[in-house]
Amino acid sequence: MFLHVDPDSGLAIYDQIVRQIKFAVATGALPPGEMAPSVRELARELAVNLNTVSKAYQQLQVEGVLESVRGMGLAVASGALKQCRAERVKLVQERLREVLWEARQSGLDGDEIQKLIAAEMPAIDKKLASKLKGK
Amino acid sequence: MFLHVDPDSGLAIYDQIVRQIKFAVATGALPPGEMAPSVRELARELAVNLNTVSKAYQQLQVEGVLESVRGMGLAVASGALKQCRAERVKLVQERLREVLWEARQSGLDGDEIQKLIAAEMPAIDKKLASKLKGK
DNA sequence: CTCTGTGTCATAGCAGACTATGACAGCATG
DNA sequence: CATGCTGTCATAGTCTGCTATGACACAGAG
Repeated sequence: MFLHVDPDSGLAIYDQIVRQIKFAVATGALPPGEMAPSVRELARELAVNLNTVSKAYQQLQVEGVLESVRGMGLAVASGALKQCRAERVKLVQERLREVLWEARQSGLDGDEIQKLIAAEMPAIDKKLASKLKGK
Repeated sequence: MFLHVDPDSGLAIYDQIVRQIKFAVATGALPPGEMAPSVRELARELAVNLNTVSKAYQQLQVEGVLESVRGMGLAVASGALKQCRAERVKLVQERLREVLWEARQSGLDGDEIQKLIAAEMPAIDKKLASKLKGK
C-alpha cells in the first residue's frame, strides 16, 4: 500500500490514517467503488494495532468516505472523490497556517521563510518521485 | 509575556514552551543575562501546571539556554543567543519539511502549495502585527 | 456445511502528558 | 532573624492514545 505512519509525529496514528486515506481517495489512488485495505491487512502492514486502524475506518465511515459492504469490507463511497478533493485543501491549509505562524513567531521574516521553502522543495520532489517509482 | 500555548496543538505543552523561549531568545526579546519568568509566574500566566513549566525549564537548562542563579531564578545564558538563532532555523525547517511533504502527498503540486502559502501570508503578517501592537 | 475473511465490540493493560499538592533548601530583602 | 521569593523533588491521580486479546455476526469460496 501507499500509506505510512510516524508514531511520534504529534498527530495520532489513527488521524494520520484518516488523512492519508482521504488523500489517496483525492488523488484517485483509491477510486470510488474500490475496496479499502482490510483492517487486519493494514494493521499488519503499518505494524499497528487492529483497533487503531478500526478507529480510523470508523471515522471515515461516519464522514461518508467509506461505506460498509456486509461481510465484504469497506468500499470507497461514490461521493467521496469530490468530498476528499475539497477537504484536502482545508486539511493542508490548516497545518500550513500553524507552521507559517510558528515560523514568523520565531523571528524569521517572510523572505527567509520563502527561502527555506524553496530550499526544501527539491528534496520533497525527489522523495515523491522515488515513492512513485517504488510502486 | 509573549508566550502562548495551545493545549491541543499536537505538540506537548512543555515542548511549546521550550520552543517559544528559544524563539524569544533568538529574537532578542529575552537577552542574555536577563531573568526568565519564574516557573510560578509563567504557570499562572499560561494557565498551566507548575510542573509543566518546570519540565520545560529543566530541558532548557540541560541544553544550556538557561542558567540557574542560586536563589534568584533562571537567567538566559551568555552563549544562548547565537545558539538559539542557529537552532530556530532547524526547528522551523523540520516542521516545514513535514507539512510540505504531507501537502505533496495529498496530491497538490508545487504551484498549488505555493499559492496556498501566498494566500496565508497576509493573514499571518496581520496577526503578527496585532500581536506586536498589543505589547 | 465448513472454512476463511470481513467489520465490530468489549475488556484490560500500558505509557506519556498533564494536573494537583505538598514539601524542601537556598538566597534576598526588610 | 523572619518573610517571601526562587528552583527542585516526590507523590498520586486523570486522561488520551495505543496495544493486546478474545469474541461475535455476516458473507463468499470450496
